[in-house]
Amino acid sequence: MARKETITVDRILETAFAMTREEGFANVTARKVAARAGCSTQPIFRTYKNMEELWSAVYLKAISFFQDYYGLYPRTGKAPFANLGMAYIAFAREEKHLFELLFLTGGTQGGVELSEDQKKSMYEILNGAGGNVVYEINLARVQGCANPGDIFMKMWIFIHGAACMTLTGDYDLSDLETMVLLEHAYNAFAGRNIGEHPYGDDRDADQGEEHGKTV
Amino acid sequence: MARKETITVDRILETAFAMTREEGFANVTARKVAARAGCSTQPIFRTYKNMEELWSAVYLKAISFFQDYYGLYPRTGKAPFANLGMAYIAFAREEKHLFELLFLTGGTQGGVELSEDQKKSMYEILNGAGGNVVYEINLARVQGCANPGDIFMKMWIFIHGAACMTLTGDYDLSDLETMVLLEHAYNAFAGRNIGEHPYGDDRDADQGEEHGKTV
DNA sequence: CAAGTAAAATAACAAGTGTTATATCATAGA
DNA sequence: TCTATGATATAACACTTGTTATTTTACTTG
Repeated sequence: MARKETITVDRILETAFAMTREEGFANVTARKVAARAGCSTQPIFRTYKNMEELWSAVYLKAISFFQDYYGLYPRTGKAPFANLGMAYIAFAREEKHLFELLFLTGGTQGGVELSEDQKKSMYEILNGAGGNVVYEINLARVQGCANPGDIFMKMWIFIHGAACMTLTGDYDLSDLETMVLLEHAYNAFAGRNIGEHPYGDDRDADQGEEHGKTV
Repeated sequence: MARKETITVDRILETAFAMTREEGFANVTARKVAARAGCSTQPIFRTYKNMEELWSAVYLKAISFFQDYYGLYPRTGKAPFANLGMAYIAFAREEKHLFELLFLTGGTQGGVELSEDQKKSMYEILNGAGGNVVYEINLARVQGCANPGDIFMKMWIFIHGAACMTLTGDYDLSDLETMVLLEHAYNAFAGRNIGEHPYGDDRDADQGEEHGKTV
């Protein structure tokens, strides 16, 4: 009765998502998506009412992509928050554009802006990935922290900081170093010292430039 | 001999910088700057070869703006890194667009991209603000840390994380709370416990959702 | 095979961008 | 006062964006 559909919703969304991963949200324009999908812009506006709907779909796909990524990330760490941190930081390193979209700009990127109810907070996204945040807090409690929520906040600030710094190239530690760093941080926040930071009068440290002005 | 100059370089740069503060780098377009400066686009291209040069000038102005901001920020904290952190986090809260430009995207924002040698790392920017980073590291050493560089890295990750989270609205503590948080973090990393995180079997904490799936 | 119908392609519109050619204007020097 | 000169304004070019009207194409059904 009519011509057969050749360009599907999936194909368009997959294309737009792949472009987001590789080039960032801002490069997902109607013509660029069409060119990469090998069609005109028309099928896009047949399957999506407008570009905003496509962007929204890409954003939602990015969320579930992260949740899968997080769910499948190997759990090799012993300390609470270590696996959470490892996965989050690895995601920032390997999926810079998706990380930026989800956790840095919160759905606002390069002129493209999602509506308020489309955006999700990092906590919503994380908790959607299997309720791990809650689990981490409980694990911290089980392991004897008086205030696991407080530790979670501190650890989360720390983890988020390291992840953000990977984007600008200011954090570039290996997985192993990151794991050690996360364990140190947890132990420090939990009040457990592991002999790594004895305080006394040791002045043999390497960093040695002289004086500055004010604090 | 000729018509008097009415639209100066300063006026254009000031306008573009004000727009960056208020609306972000991506909104600094030739026509928008001209409209706000009350002239046509022509004076812009007389004083700057092209928009890239203007953007570069805005970026440099943002750097020195931050350095002034940092230099003038009141020093009320006692712990090392507390004042650095307070100023940095306050800057992120009060100058979101400038913070984003300088420390999040590193000169890349909304299609506008600065050349590699124009961009500066956060360490360059910070050290330009009076060599305070070096001073902080030395202060940490004086106060008896075996590895002040290591503590600096950890504190910096922590401070940067809190600042980044202010942009997405995930960090919203008061100045006082932030100060306490920074002091706790420093003491934790330095191996000094202050009785805030005793570990034992205390399970009276407030956060209480149940179980998750995996770590 | 012919007809109808929906999908896809083409082309266009309006708005925005950087940039430049042209025209206007105001002022300093003759 | 007139003129030259450089600073502005105007207008246009070429390009990109989202979106839509129109045309072409291919396939299903009678």
